[in-house]
Amino acid sequence: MNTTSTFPTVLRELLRTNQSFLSYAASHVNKLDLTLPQFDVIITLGGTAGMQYKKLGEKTLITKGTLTGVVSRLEDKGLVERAASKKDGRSQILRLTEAGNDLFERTFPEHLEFINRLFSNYSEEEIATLGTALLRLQKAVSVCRGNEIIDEVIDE
Amino acid sequence: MNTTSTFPTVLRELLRTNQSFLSYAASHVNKLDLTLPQFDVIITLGGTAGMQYKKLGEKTLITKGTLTGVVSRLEDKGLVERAASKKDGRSQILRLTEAGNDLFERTFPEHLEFINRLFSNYSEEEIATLGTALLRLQKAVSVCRGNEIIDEVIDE
DNA sequence: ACGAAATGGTTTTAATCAAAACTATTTTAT
DNA sequence: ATAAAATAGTTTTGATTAAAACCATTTCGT
Repeated sequence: MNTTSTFPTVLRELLRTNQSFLSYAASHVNKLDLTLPQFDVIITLGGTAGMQYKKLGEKTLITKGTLTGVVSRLEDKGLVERAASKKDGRSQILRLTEAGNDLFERTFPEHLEFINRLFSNYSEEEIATLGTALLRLQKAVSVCRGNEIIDEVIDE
Repeated sequence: MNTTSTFPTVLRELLRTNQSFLSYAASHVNKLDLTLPQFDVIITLGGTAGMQYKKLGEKTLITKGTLTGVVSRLEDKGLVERAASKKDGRSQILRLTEAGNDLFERTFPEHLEFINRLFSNYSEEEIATLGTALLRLQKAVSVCRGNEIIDEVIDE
Protein backbone atom coordinates (compact mmCIF):
# COMPACT_ATOMS: atom_id res chain seq x y z
CA MET A 1 0.00 0.00 0.00
CA ASN A 2 1.48 3.28 -1.13
CA THR A 3 1.19 5.46 1.93
CA THR A 4 1.61 8.64 -0.08
CA SER A 5 -1.45 8.00 -2.27
CA THR A 6 -4.67 9.88 -1.76
CA PHE A 7 -7.47 8.63 0.44
CA PRO A 8 -7.69 4.94 -0.28
CA THR A 9 -10.09 4.69 -3.18
CA VAL A 10 -11.53 1.43 -1.99
CA LEU A 11 -12.87 3.12 1.14
CA ARG A 12 -14.36 5.89 -0.96
CA GLU A 13 -16.11 3.12 -2.90
CA LEU A 14 -17.39 1.64 0.35
CA LEU A 15 -19.01 4.97 1.23
CA ARG A 16 -20.43 5.41 -2.28
CA THR A 17 -21.81 1.88 -2.36
CA ASN A 18 -23.40 2.26 1.06
CA GLN A 19 -24.97 5.60 0.16
CA SER A 20 -26.15 4.35 -3.18
CA PHE A 21 -27.74 1.24 -1.72
CA LEU A 22 -29.44 3.18 1.10
CA SER A 23 -30.85 5.63 -1.40
CA TYR A 24 -32.21 2.76 -3.49
CA ALA A 25 -33.76 1.04 -0.45
CA ALA A 26 -35.21 4.33 0.82
CA SER A 27 -36.94 5.01 -2.50
CA HIS A 28 -39.15 1.99 -1.83
CA VAL A 29 -39.63 2.49 1.91
CA ASN A 30 -40.56 6.18 1.48
CA LYS A 31 -43.68 5.00 -0.36
CA LEU A 32 -44.84 3.48 2.95
CA ASP A 33 -44.40 6.87 4.61
CA LEU A 34 -41.56 5.42 6.69
CA THR A 35 -37.87 6.10 6.97
CA LEU A 36 -35.23 3.40 6.65
CA PRO A 37 -34.52 3.19 10.39
CA GLN A 38 -38.27 2.96 11.09
CA PHE A 39 -38.71 0.20 8.53
CA ASP A 40 -35.65 -1.57 9.88
CA VAL A 41 -37.29 -1.69 13.31
CA ILE A 42 -40.49 -3.06 11.78
CA ILE A 43 -38.79 -5.84 9.84
CA THR A 44 -36.67 -6.71 12.87
CA LEU A 45 -39.76 -7.04 15.09
CA GLY A 46 -41.79 -8.72 12.34
CA GLY A 47 -42.37 -12.41 12.86
CA THR A 48 -41.52 -12.21 16.57
CA ALA A 49 -43.69 -12.17 19.68
CA GLY A 50 -41.75 -9.14 20.91
CA MET A 51 -38.19 -8.22 21.63
CA GLN A 52 -36.23 -6.46 24.32
CA TYR A 53 -35.13 -2.93 23.54
CA LYS A 54 -31.48 -3.84 23.96
CA LYS A 55 -31.74 -6.78 21.58
CA LEU A 56 -33.54 -4.59 19.05
CA GLY A 57 -30.67 -2.12 19.21
CA GLU A 58 -28.16 -4.87 18.57
CA LYS A 59 -30.03 -6.26 15.59
CA THR A 60 -30.74 -2.94 13.92
CA LEU A 61 -27.40 -1.15 14.43
CA ILE A 62 -29.29 1.90 15.76
CA THR A 63 -27.56 3.25 18.86
CA LYS A 64 -29.70 3.21 21.98
CA GLY A 65 -29.98 6.99 22.25
CA THR A 66 -31.34 7.18 18.74
CA LEU A 67 -33.54 4.12 19.08
CA THR A 68 -35.70 5.80 21.73
CA GLY A 69 -36.76 8.41 19.19
CA VAL A 70 -37.27 6.01 16.31
CA VAL A 71 -39.48 3.81 18.49
CA SER A 72 -41.45 6.85 19.74
CA ARG A 73 -42.28 7.89 16.21
CA LEU A 74 -43.39 4.35 15.39
CA GLU A 75 -45.60 4.40 18.50
CA ASP A 76 -47.07 7.69 17.30
CA LYS A 77 -47.87 6.00 13.99
CA GLY A 78 -49.55 3.18 15.90
CA LEU A 79 -47.20 0.53 14.53
CA VAL A 80 -45.23 -0.43 17.65
CA GLU A 81 -46.02 -0.72 21.34
CA ARG A 82 -43.95 -1.00 24.50
CA ALA A 83 -44.52 -3.10 27.59
CA ALA A 84 -42.55 -3.18 30.81
CA SER A 85 -40.57 -6.36 31.33
CA LYS A 86 -41.77 -8.55 34.18
CA LYS A 87 -38.28 -9.86 34.82
CA ASP A 88 -36.25 -6.67 34.95
CA GLY A 89 -37.62 -3.34 36.11
CA ARG A 90 -35.23 -1.48 33.83
CA SER A 91 -36.15 -3.40 30.74
CA GLN A 92 -38.89 -3.07 28.10
CA ILE A 93 -40.42 -5.37 25.52
CA LEU A 94 -41.27 -3.96 22.12
CA ARG A 95 -43.68 -5.53 19.68
CA LEU A 96 -45.61 -4.69 16.55
CA THR A 97 -49.24 -3.66 16.97
CA GLU A 98 -51.90 -5.32 14.81
CA ALA A 99 -51.53 -2.48 12.30
CA GLY A 100 -47.76 -2.86 12.44
CA ASN A 101 -48.00 -6.55 11.81
CA ASP A 102 -50.38 -6.04 8.88
CA LEU A 103 -47.96 -3.57 7.33
CA PHE A 104 -45.08 -5.95 7.88
CA GLU A 105 -46.85 -8.91 6.26
CA ARG A 106 -48.06 -6.81 3.35
CA THR A 107 -44.82 -5.01 2.55
CA PHE A 108 -41.88 -7.11 3.63
CA PRO A 109 -42.04 -9.68 0.80
CA GLU A 110 -42.20 -6.95 -1.83
CA HIS A 111 -39.36 -5.08 -0.17
CA LEU A 112 -37.30 -8.26 -0.18
CA GLU A 113 -38.10 -8.66 -3.87
CA PHE A 114 -37.10 -5.03 -4.46
CA ILE A 115 -33.76 -5.58 -2.71
CA ASN A 116 -33.12 -8.96 -4.30
CA ARG A 117 -33.36 -7.44 -7.78
CA LEU A 118 -29.89 -6.10 -7.10
CA PHE A 119 -28.58 -9.64 -7.19
CA SER A 120 -30.54 -10.95 -10.14
CA ASN A 121 -27.38 -11.19 -12.25
CA TYR A 122 -25.07 -12.40 -9.50
CA SER A 123 -23.85 -15.93 -8.98
CA GLU A 124 -23.78 -17.39 -5.46
CA GLU A 125 -20.01 -17.14 -5.60
CA GLU A 126 -20.05 -13.44 -6.41
CA ILE A 127 -22.38 -12.72 -3.50
CA ALA A 128 -20.15 -14.75 -1.23
CA THR A 129 -17.06 -12.87 -2.42
CA LEU A 130 -18.63 -9.53 -1.53
CA GLY A 131 -19.71 -10.80 1.87
CA THR A 132 -16.31 -12.24 2.63
CA ALA A 133 -14.51 -9.08 1.55
CA LEU A 134 -16.76 -6.99 3.81
CA LEU A 135 -16.29 -9.27 6.82
CA ARG A 136 -12.56 -9.14 6.22
CA LEU A 137 -12.57 -5.34 6.43
CA GLN A 138 -14.76 -5.39 9.55
CA LYS A 139 -12.22 -7.66 11.16
CA ALA A 140 -9.38 -5.36 10.13
CA VAL A 141 -11.19 -2.46 11.78
CA SER A 142 -11.69 -4.46 14.96
CA VAL A 143 -8.04 -5.38 15.06
CA CYS A 144 -6.94 -1.78 14.52
CA ARG A 145 -9.41 -0.49 17.12
CA GLY A 146 -8.15 -2.98 19.64
CA ASN A 147 -4.60 -1.83 19.02
CA GLU A 148 -5.63 1.80 19.33
CA ILE A 149 -7.26 1.26 22.70
CA ILE A 150 -4.12 -0.44 23.94
CA ASP A 151 -2.06 2.52 22.66
CA GLU A 152 -4.26 4.92 24.63
CA VAL A 153 -3.92 2.95 27.85
CA ILE A 154 -0.15 2.88 27.50
CA ASP A 155 -0.09 6.65 26.94
CA GLU A 156 -1.81 7.30 30.28
CA MET B 1 -30.95 -16.26 -4.25
CA ASN B 2 -33.58 -17.54 -1.90
CA THR B 3 -36.25 -14.87 -2.01
CA THR B 4 -37.87 -16.10 1.19
CA SER B 5 -34.73 -15.56 3.27
CA THR B 6 -34.46 -12.65 5.65
CA PHE B 7 -32.91 -9.35 4.66
CA PRO B 8 -29.97 -10.26 2.48
CA THR B 9 -27.14 -10.75 4.90
CA VAL B 10 -24.56 -9.35 2.53
CA LEU B 11 -26.29 -5.97 2.60
CA ARG B 12 -26.43 -6.08 6.37
CA GLU B 13 -22.66 -6.63 6.24
CA LEU B 14 -22.31 -3.61 3.93
CA LEU B 15 -24.04 -1.44 6.53
CA ARG B 16 -22.00 -2.90 9.39
CA THR B 17 -18.74 -2.47 7.52
CA ASN B 18 -19.55 1.11 6.60
CA GLN B 19 -20.55 2.00 10.15
CA SER B 20 -17.55 0.27 11.61
CA PHE B 21 -15.12 1.98 9.27
CA LEU B 22 -16.68 5.43 9.84
CA SER B 23 -16.47 4.96 13.57
CA TYR B 24 -12.81 4.03 13.26
CA ALA B 25 -12.03 7.03 11.04
CA ALA B 26 -13.99 9.36 13.32
CA SER B 27 -12.01 8.28 16.35
CA HIS B 28 -8.96 9.88 14.78
CA VAL B 29 -10.63 12.95 13.32
CA ASN B 30 -12.42 13.75 16.60
CA LYS B 31 -9.00 14.44 18.09
CA LEU B 32 -8.73 17.38 15.68
CA ASP B 33 -12.03 18.72 17.01
CA LEU B 34 -13.60 18.07 13.61
CA THR B 35 -16.33 15.82 12.34
CA LEU B 36 -15.86 13.42 9.45
CA PRO B 37 -17.78 15.56 6.94
CA GLN B 38 -15.75 18.61 8.01
CA PHE B 39 -12.49 16.73 7.62
CA ASP B 40 -13.64 15.36 4.30
CA VAL B 41 -14.10 18.93 3.04
CA ILE B 42 -10.63 19.86 4.27
CA ILE B 43 -8.87 16.95 2.61
CA THR B 44 -10.84 17.52 -0.58
CA LEU B 45 -9.77 21.18 -0.71
CA GLY B 46 -6.24 20.41 0.48
CA GLY B 47 -3.63 20.69 -2.21
CA THR B 48 -5.86 22.78 -4.46
CA ALA B 49 -5.98 26.50 -5.19
CA GLY B 50 -9.72 26.44 -4.54
CA MET B 51 -12.75 24.63 -5.81
CA GLN B 52 -16.27 25.43 -6.87
CA TYR B 53 -19.01 24.58 -4.40
CA LYS B 54 -20.68 22.25 -6.85
CA LYS B 55 -17.48 20.34 -7.52
CA LEU B 56 -16.83 20.05 -3.79
CA GLY B 57 -20.27 18.52 -3.37
CA GLU B 58 -19.55 15.97 -6.08
CA LYS B 59 -16.22 14.93 -4.64
CA THR B 60 -17.36 14.67 -1.02
CA LEU B 61 -20.74 12.98 -1.44
CA ILE B 62 -22.31 15.60 0.83
CA THR B 63 -25.59 16.82 -0.64
CA LYS B 64 -25.66 20.52 -1.44
CA GLY B 65 -28.23 21.39 1.21
CA THR B 66 -26.04 19.84 3.87
CA LEU B 67 -22.80 21.20 2.44
CA THR B 68 -23.86 24.80 3.13
CA GLY B 69 -23.91 24.06 6.87
CA VAL B 70 -20.71 22.05 6.91
CA VAL B 71 -18.87 24.85 5.10
CA SER B 72 -20.34 27.48 7.44
CA ARG B 73 -19.04 25.66 10.48
CA LEU B 74 -15.59 25.40 8.87
CA GLU B 75 -15.70 29.13 8.15
CA ASP B 76 -16.57 29.72 11.81
CA LYS B 77 -13.49 27.69 12.74
CA GLY B 78 -11.41 29.84 10.42
CA LEU B 79 -10.38 26.89 8.24
CA VAL B 80 -12.23 27.63 4.99
CA GLU B 81 -13.19 30.79 3.11
CA ARG B 82 -15.57 31.58 0.27
CA ALA B 83 -15.18 33.91 -2.67
CA ALA B 84 -17.68 34.83 -5.33
CA SER B 85 -16.88 33.44 -8.75
CA LYS B 86 -15.91 36.06 -11.33
CA LYS B 87 -17.33 33.95 -14.12
CA ASP B 88 -20.75 33.04 -12.79
CA GLY B 89 -22.78 35.22 -10.43
CA ARG B 90 -24.44 32.16 -8.95
CA SER B 91 -21.22 30.35 -8.22
CA GLN B 92 -18.71 30.41 -5.39
CA ILE B 93 -15.11 29.32 -4.93
CA LEU B 94 -14.09 27.65 -1.70
CA ARG B 95 -10.56 27.36 -0.44
CA LEU B 96 -8.62 26.57 2.71
CA THR B 97 -7.39 29.50 4.78
CA GLU B 98 -3.77 29.57 5.92
CA ALA B 99 -4.82 27.90 9.18
CA GLY B 100 -6.81 25.35 7.20
CA ASN B 101 -3.88 24.58 5.00
CA ASP B 102 -1.57 24.20 8.00
CA LEU B 103 -4.00 21.76 9.58
CA PHE B 104 -4.28 19.83 6.33
CA GLU B 105 -0.52 19.53 5.86
CA ARG B 106 0.03 18.56 9.49
CA THR B 107 -2.74 15.98 9.83
CA PHE B 108 -3.50 14.44 6.46
CA PRO B 109 -0.40 12.23 6.26
CA GLU B 110 -1.04 10.82 9.74
CA HIS B 111 -4.71 10.29 8.92
CA LEU B 112 -3.71 8.44 5.78
CA GLU B 113 -1.37 6.31 7.88
CA PHE B 114 -4.19 5.68 10.36
CA ILE B 115 -6.51 4.53 7.56
CA ASN B 116 -3.86 2.51 5.76
CA ARG B 117 -3.27 0.40 8.85
CA LEU B 118 -6.50 -1.34 7.96
CA PHE B 119 -4.77 -2.79 4.92
CA SER B 120 -1.46 -3.71 6.48
CA ASN B 121 -2.21 -7.41 6.09
CA TYR B 122 -3.93 -7.22 2.73
CA SER B 123 -2.41 -8.14 -0.61
CA GLU B 124 -2.97 -5.89 -3.62
CA GLU B 125 -5.28 -8.56 -4.99
CA GLU B 126 -7.44 -8.61 -1.89
CA ILE B 127 -7.86 -4.84 -1.97
CA ALA B 128 -8.73 -5.03 -5.65
CA THR B 129 -11.30 -7.77 -4.98
CA LEU B 130 -13.08 -5.59 -2.42
CA GLY B 131 -13.05 -2.60 -4.74
CA THR B 132 -14.35 -4.59 -7.65
CA ALA B 133 -17.13 -6.17 -5.59
CA LEU B 134 -18.25 -2.74 -4.37
CA LEU B 135 -18.24 -1.23 -7.85
CA ARG B 136 -20.23 -4.21 -9.06
CA LEU B 137 -22.94 -3.53 -6.47
CA GLN B 138 -23.00 0.20 -7.27
CA LYS B 139 -23.58 -0.71 -10.88
CA ALA B 140 -26.38 -3.09 -9.91
CA VAL B 141 -28.04 -0.28 -7.96
CA SER B 142 -27.74 2.08 -10.93
CA VAL B 143 -29.27 -0.49 -13.24
CA CYS B 144 -32.17 -1.15 -10.85
CA ARG B 145 -32.74 2.59 -10.29
CA GLY B 146 -32.84 3.18 -14.02
CA ASN B 147 -35.44 0.46 -14.40
CA GLU B 148 -37.47 1.87 -11.54
CA ILE B 149 -37.57 5.34 -13.06
CA ILE B 150 -38.75 3.84 -16.33
CA ASP B 151 -41.44 1.92 -14.43
CA GLU B 152 -42.65 5.17 -12.87
CA VAL B 153 -42.86 6.96 -16.20
CA ILE B 154 -44.87 4.12 -17.72
CA ASP B 155 -47.28 4.19 -14.76
CA GLU B 156 -48.15 7.83 -15.40
C1' DA C 1 -26.62 -7.03 54.46
C1' DC C 2 -24.94 -3.25 52.22
C1' DG C 3 -22.22 -0.27 49.25
C1' DA C 4 -20.06 -0.09 44.66
C1' DA C 5 -20.28 -1.04 39.94
C1' DA C 6 -22.74 -2.13 35.99
C1' DT C 7 -26.78 -2.07 33.13
C1' DG C 8 -31.25 -0.54 30.52
C1' DG C 9 -33.29 3.13 28.66
C1' DT C 10 -33.99 8.39 28.45
C1' DT C 11 -32.51 13.02 27.71
C1' DT C 12 -29.44 16.36 25.97
C1' DT C 13 -26.40 18.07 22.58
C1' DA C 14 -24.33 19.47 18.18
C1' DA C 15 -24.03 17.93 13.77
C1' DT C 16 -25.59 15.71 9.78
C1' DC C 17 -28.79 13.74 6.37
C1' DA C 18 -31.59 14.42 2.36
C1' DA C 19 -35.34 16.18 -0.03
C1' DA C 20 -38.19 20.03 -1.34
C1' DA C 21 -38.93 24.81 -1.98
C1' DC C 22 -36.86 29.07 -2.71
C1' DT C 23 -34.01 33.13 -4.80
C1' DA C 24 -30.81 34.93 -8.00
C1' DT C 25 -28.37 34.16 -12.13
C1' DT C 26 -27.29 31.96 -16.48
C1' DT C 27 -28.53 29.44 -20.53
C1' DT C 28 -31.72 28.01 -23.98
C1' DA C 29 -35.57 28.47 -27.11
C1' DT C 30 -38.41 31.29 -29.89
C1' DA D 1 -34.73 40.81 -27.69
C1' DT D 2 -37.34 38.39 -24.52
C1' DA D 3 -39.53 34.68 -22.04
C1' DA D 4 -38.94 30.00 -20.42
C1' DA D 5 -36.08 26.59 -18.50
C1' DA D 6 -32.18 25.26 -16.05
C1' DT D 7 -28.64 25.90 -12.64
C1' DA D 8 -25.94 27.29 -8.14
C1' DG D 9 -26.45 27.75 -3.67
C1' DT D 10 -29.56 28.75 0.52
C1' DT D 11 -33.27 27.85 3.56
C1' DT D 12 -36.62 24.93 5.57
C1' DT D 13 -38.13 20.65 7.31
C1' DG D 14 -38.37 16.34 9.85
C1' DA D 15 -35.53 12.68 10.98
C1' DT D 16 -31.34 10.59 12.31
C1' DT D 17 -26.60 10.13 14.12
C1' DA D 18 -23.75 9.27 18.01
C1' DA D 19 -21.75 10.35 22.23
C1' DA D 20 -22.15 11.87 26.94
C1' DA D 21 -24.72 12.54 31.07
C1' DC D 22 -28.47 11.11 33.67
C1' DC D 23 -31.85 8.21 36.55
C1' DA D 24 -33.67 3.89 38.14
C1' DT D 25 -32.77 -0.82 38.72
C1' DT D 26 -29.98 -4.98 38.95
C1' DT D 27 -25.74 -7.39 39.81
C1' DC D 28 -21.42 -7.91 42.00
C1' DG D 29 -17.99 -7.66 45.68
C1' DT D 30 -16.96 -7.49 50.47
